[in-house]
Amino acid sequence: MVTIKQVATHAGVSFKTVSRVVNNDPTVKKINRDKVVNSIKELGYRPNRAASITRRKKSGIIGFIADDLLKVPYTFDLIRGAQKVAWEQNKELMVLNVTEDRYSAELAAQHLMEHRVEGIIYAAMYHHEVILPEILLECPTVLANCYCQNTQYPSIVPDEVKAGETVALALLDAGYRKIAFLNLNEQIIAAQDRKQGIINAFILRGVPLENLHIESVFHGSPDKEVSNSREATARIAREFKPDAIICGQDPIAVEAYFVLQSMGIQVGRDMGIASFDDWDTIPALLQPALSTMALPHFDMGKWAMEYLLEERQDIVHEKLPFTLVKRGSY
Amino acid sequence: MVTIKQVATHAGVSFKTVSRVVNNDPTVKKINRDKVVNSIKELGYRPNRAASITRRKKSGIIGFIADDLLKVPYTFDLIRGAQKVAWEQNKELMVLNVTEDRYSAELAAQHLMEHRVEGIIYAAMYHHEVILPEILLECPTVLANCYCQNTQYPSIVPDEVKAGETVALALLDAGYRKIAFLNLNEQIIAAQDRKQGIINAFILRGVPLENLHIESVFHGSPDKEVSNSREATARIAREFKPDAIICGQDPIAVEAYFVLQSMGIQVGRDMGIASFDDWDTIPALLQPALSTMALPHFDMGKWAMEYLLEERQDIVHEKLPFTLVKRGSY
DNA sequence: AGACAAAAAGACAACGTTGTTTAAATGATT
DNA sequence: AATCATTTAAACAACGTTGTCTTTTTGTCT
Repeated sequence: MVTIKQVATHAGVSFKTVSRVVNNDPTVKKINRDKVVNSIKELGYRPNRAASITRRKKSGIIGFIADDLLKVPYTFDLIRGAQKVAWEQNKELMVLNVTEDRYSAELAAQHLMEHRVEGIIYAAMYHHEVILPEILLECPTVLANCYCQNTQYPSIVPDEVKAGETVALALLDAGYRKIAFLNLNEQIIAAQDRKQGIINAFILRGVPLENLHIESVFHGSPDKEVSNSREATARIAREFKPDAIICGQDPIAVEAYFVLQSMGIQVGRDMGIASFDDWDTIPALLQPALSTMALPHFDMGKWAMEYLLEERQDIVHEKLPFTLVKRGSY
Repeated sequence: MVTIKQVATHAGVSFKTVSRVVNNDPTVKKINRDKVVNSIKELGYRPNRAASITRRKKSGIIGFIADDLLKVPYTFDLIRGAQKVAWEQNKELMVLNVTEDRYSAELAAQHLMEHRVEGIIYAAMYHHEVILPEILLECPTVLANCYCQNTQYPSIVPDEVKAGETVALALLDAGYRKIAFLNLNEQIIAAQDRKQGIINAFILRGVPLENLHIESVFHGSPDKEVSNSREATARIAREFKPDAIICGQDPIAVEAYFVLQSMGIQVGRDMGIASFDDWDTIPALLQPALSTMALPHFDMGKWAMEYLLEERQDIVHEKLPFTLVKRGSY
């Protein structure tokens, strides 16, 4: 690899002058700058980041630990958001993917710190509590899409309560009056909070809570094909007879569509449907397309990176709003 | 940050001895090793990778350029596969996400080369041709899930022909005799090759090609909600009357399920369905669960990384087989 | 105990940069 | 033309490691 000194020799200047050109130091005369620029091009010189970091004692790298992020598609926007901000400020992102066990997160953090990252974003696949290796306290760390018992970490999570409220208000204000909510497992914080938000909406609009039916369903994953969301949808449609259903997750909505179709109930006309997530291609796959509350992943990624780059010291626990994506299903 | 010399002072040895301990040099007496290990722990010393890389002139980092990878969920297995192999060999992965325009890929490559990566994996979201910045030729580069007119790059792609053959043979051998193939846009290499594979299967089994109906459908994306796959499915079911349908992509299968259900045709009993991709949660979402040809993303990631780490010089263009995931839909 | 080989640890330079100090070139002012 | 201030470039040290060479320590054999 060609070094700064070789460029200097080639250009007939001192190697320090080359360094100045590379770093856009204005105190280089045009004639010398041109010589250097030419030599750089001719020799194909590329600065050595490792050497630069060594000397500067600043890496310009932000670490991103992705806690098994990869399984759920849209979560990836977390990385996209963080990368955008980093890029704009000439910082680099070092993404490490770890599985859920704690050991691996610690190893990842170690790696990152050996690279002298200037901060770490720890992002989770879904909004939940995490247990973090203590090593992370040694470096500015932000939690994204998760929270920790140890409240010393600033965190950014989706505003689940408000999301529940928003979607329920939207339905109520669209004239729906009897709503069923096929919630996720209520051990999940998202499920608890969204439920609360939906209840809030009913209270806000003065609609009696008898008009709201909430039920947790369990739902098929790629591994186990069991799910009771179809059964629940059918039973609720038959017995509770809602005029709208809110699904805790877009995949649940897919199953609801199947069940309702089989019962001769047409989504959008006979039954409003709304959901949470804006999961990849799913909403557009359905007819009518699914109205859903889009998770603010991109914004959370941005927020986390901005927090780090501003070198904030305050420990805050922020929430970001979902976006209601209105399509044809209600 | 604490340095190797501070550890040395603390432990009462020369800094070179600390370096030896850190690098597991066996020529350090146990008593000194213990002293050093203790001091490292006590002071919280962490080796400085940048300095190490500077001196060693070896980064141990492999670059991964993800060509807009993030939009399709399961593609992420490419990174997972690559990371697994890298991890096992004590290498690190530096992942950069780029959008499709060429400029950005060049910038990404530049960044990586400033970090003196030992190789680059350029991976695409879906199997297609890419145009690469020339700078990539300066560094060992492997293409994954894509290919390039410039055949100087080794590449690893899915074996589309064989996948078509496999799924068609599976259906034929399961007794299906009249098959429709809802193909993707035939400008896509995957569509062309899979079609060929399916035809091969019919020839292999001596089933007349009149029993095979192939048609390209266009298909809804999250942006535009148009799709003709529903119309095509209905028409074909009515007119061609196949006993099985192969879908070019799992999302198409979802739409086929809807249409067939509305026609009173039960998947798995009245009509076999198979598909390509094994797209995230989709297959398990359907009832019966969708049998599909899983793309070898993980294996491609592994292959690409292994190719780089073996420092192979031969330029090969390999194909990896899909995996038939048999569920209940045929 | 003395000689010698082997093991262990130290001294010092080097990696490719950037920060700091010093020197040279340039230009303005008298 | 001499003086001085300012701009520009060079010299040199430093960053935190590892490679190489040298010295010291240890252990074995006579």
